Amino acid sequence: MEKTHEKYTKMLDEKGMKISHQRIKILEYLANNLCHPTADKVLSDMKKVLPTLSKSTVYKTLNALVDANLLKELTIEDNEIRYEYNLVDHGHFKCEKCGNIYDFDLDFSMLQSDKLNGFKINEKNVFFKGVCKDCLSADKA
Amino acid sequence: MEKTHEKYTKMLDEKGMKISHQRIKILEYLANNLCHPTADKVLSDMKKVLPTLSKSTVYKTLNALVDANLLKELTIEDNEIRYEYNLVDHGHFKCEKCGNIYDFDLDFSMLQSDKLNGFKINEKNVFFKGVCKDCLSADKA
DNA sequence: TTTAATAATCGTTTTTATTCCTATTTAATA
DNA sequence: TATTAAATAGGAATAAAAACGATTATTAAA
Repeated sequence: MEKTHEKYTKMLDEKGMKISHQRIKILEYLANNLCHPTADKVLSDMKKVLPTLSKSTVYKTLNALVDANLLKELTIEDNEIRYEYNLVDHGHFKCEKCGNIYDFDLDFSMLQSDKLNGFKINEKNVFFKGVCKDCLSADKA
Repeated sequence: MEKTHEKYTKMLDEKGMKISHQRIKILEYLANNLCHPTADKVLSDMKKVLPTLSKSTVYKTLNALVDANLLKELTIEDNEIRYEYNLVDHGHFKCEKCGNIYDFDLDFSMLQSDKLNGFKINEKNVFFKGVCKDCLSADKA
């Protein structure tokens, strides 16, 4: 196993997951592509590197990595699940024109409500929709 | 047109939408069922009242009502779009055990980030996942 | 009120994302 | 290295949503 893979091998190992070439490569892909790809994009991009990679492996692996807390699932829009490498908490903005998703910082500790007293909160999600700066200035021109 | 329908007729009319029996009934249903139903639940519940109602009409109508800003779409979880009558902004909590969705109050004006300066924000969404009070206490018992 | 134009509805078909199935391959371990 | 347990590949099955086209209902004008 090459040097650059040690990190991902270790991450998988620490979660008690079996090490496989596919899992390492998919995790590496997500770490290097912070563009919130869908399963379909992961598959088509990775086919260039692993031509025999199958649809079912991509779905199973992404789900397994989410369960292991190594990836996060984004459900911003109807029927398109997107994945991202699990970094620090942040919000997401989706541009309704270009479709790009932008990350933004946010203090998640502010997000609370008395109505949820006694509830166990495992996950907080914030996403906005609108039009991004670039599309707005493109409109004016 | 009966009295109770005047309100929904007016709402549709103000948005420039054509008035139809199905649209009035679907809008009324959402106003009276603040349980965040899926399109499928809307269809099966409404078949009792409108037996000939079709799947395609439900989908088209719900989308049209969302576009007209009379309903809001919730995409909390992968492949299940839910709809709610468009009330004041609030957050959503989904219990991972019982599947119930709870509304909670939140000051949405606090949600901002310098990274979004110059962006046009049309919609803010906040949703949490976890375990609700009832399921937690059921566990202990 | 009748008519013409337009839009909505119904029922079906198609699309598309995801899951399921099973033979084969791979990784962990003794 | 042999064993066994799990992961992968490839394709079939599933299900939600969208697209299609014929029919019907709604609107606005004669």
